Amino acid sequence: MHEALPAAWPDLLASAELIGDLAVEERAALWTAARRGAAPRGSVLFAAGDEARHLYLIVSGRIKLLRGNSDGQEVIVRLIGSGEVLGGVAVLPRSLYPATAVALDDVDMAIWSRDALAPLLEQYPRLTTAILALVTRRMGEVQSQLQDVATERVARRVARALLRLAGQLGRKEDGGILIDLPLSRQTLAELTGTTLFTVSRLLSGWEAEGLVEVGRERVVIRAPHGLARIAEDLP
Amino acid sequence: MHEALPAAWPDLLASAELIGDLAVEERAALWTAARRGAAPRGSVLFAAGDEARHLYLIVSGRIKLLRGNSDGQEVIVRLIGSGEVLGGVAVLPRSLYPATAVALDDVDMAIWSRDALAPLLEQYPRLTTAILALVTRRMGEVQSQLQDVATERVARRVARALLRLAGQLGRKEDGGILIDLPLSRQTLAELTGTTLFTVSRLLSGWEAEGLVEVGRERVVIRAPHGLARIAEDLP
DNA sequence: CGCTATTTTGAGATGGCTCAAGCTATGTGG
DNA sequence: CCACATAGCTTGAGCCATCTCAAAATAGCG
Repeated sequence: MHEALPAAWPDLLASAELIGDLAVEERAALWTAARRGAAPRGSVLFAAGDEARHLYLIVSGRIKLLRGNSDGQEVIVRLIGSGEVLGGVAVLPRSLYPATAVALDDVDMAIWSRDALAPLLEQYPRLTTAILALVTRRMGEVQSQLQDVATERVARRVARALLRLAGQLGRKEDGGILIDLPLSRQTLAELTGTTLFTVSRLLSGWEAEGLVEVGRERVVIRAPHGLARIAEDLP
Repeated sequence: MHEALPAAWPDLLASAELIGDLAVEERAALWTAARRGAAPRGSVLFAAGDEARHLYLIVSGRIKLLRGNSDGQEVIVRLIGSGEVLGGVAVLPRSLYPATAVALDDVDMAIWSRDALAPLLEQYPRLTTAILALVTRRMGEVQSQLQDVATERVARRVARALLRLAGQLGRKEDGGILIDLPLSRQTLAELTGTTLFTVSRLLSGWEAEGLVEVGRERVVIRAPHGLARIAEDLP
């Protein structure tokens, strides 16, 4: 059942989240236990409430982690790019995924089943600590988002989201930072707790001011400083 | 420097969060490493951004965990009652508290310094797993709150908060469930991302309908089912 | 009994939502 | 290669849930 990892991956991922901090031996053990996986654009890796059986490390492609409420509205908890880990809960026995993961792109990834992981966690306790560090960092991020949605107005939330995304998934382009991901108005709205209409209006305004350049599922930040002025309490 | 724990505590806390799942030996080791602490109403246990040096287990009293933004607005991330653990980040070296902890009551607690904890974590790897489970559960809760604030209207958020608090800190009273904590309109507002005025109006309305009974820093739920009707999509 | 913190209530303003209509890329099948 | 279908986006108009600010009532505390 184990499909070997491409030989190139270990190099690519030596700097990845979670793995980067481990000792050589621990890394090697991880690579041995991993299998390779792929998911086409739009596919669901797992749904909220599913039993958490797998831990994922994204090699290429983007994923959105979201929660939907009873009447169909969705909130994106996090966007995940290459080098990031997904499904940390899976190291705990009998745990459930708290959110749904959907591929925004075609995705390549390394996958560990809980069964493959369990003996490693026994043998290398630092693995558990590394995952705890991961979950803890994310906790801070989610708290931060909660704070934003609860206390800031929409313009500021959207500006912050764009800057955050630029840092996480941004790519330098001629005269700006491209947010390298199919980012629709709807997605941005779900990320910031507003509607696609409001996002559209904001972006149009900012484009007129020369802060950003927008297109279909595409945002380029032209003046990060100007956006930061909206995002924070600056003059 | 170690102030012994009162002899009665180990019994009290055998069922506490985190400790309840451990083996007898592990618990004993924990008790030995703990010291006792107290904090008066209103005091700050730690502030957001402080280096995380201590792990707390609340024995009696309540605590609010909050984050404040630049212009003084605050969001309560979680309310914590007896038997609950606070400051799980402290098991990670060089970590910072992501939120501020303030005592709402006079508080009694068991405290572990990181230094005291470190050797235990080495010796009993299951401790780390237990803390990971803790942080993971909380992650789900915070995500849930984020989802609420981002997608639901205020009435529903407040109703849900009341029901959640009733479950977590509720005490049966004659003809209702008292939320056993000094719960001002302001606190409820910070918990749900709204203003004290809106909370006041909602509670007045619900009192008129016989759903709750309110007083100064006090809420008693008279008709949980009625509140649940507001909190969920029911007839 | 007076001081202070909490709460209530009113009146008015408004940010953001809803809904409707039209527009524009993008891709597709004839 | 064109024309049509589709998904994404923009814009306008109106509304309303919630916030803001002001003032007064209430409750606990020293």
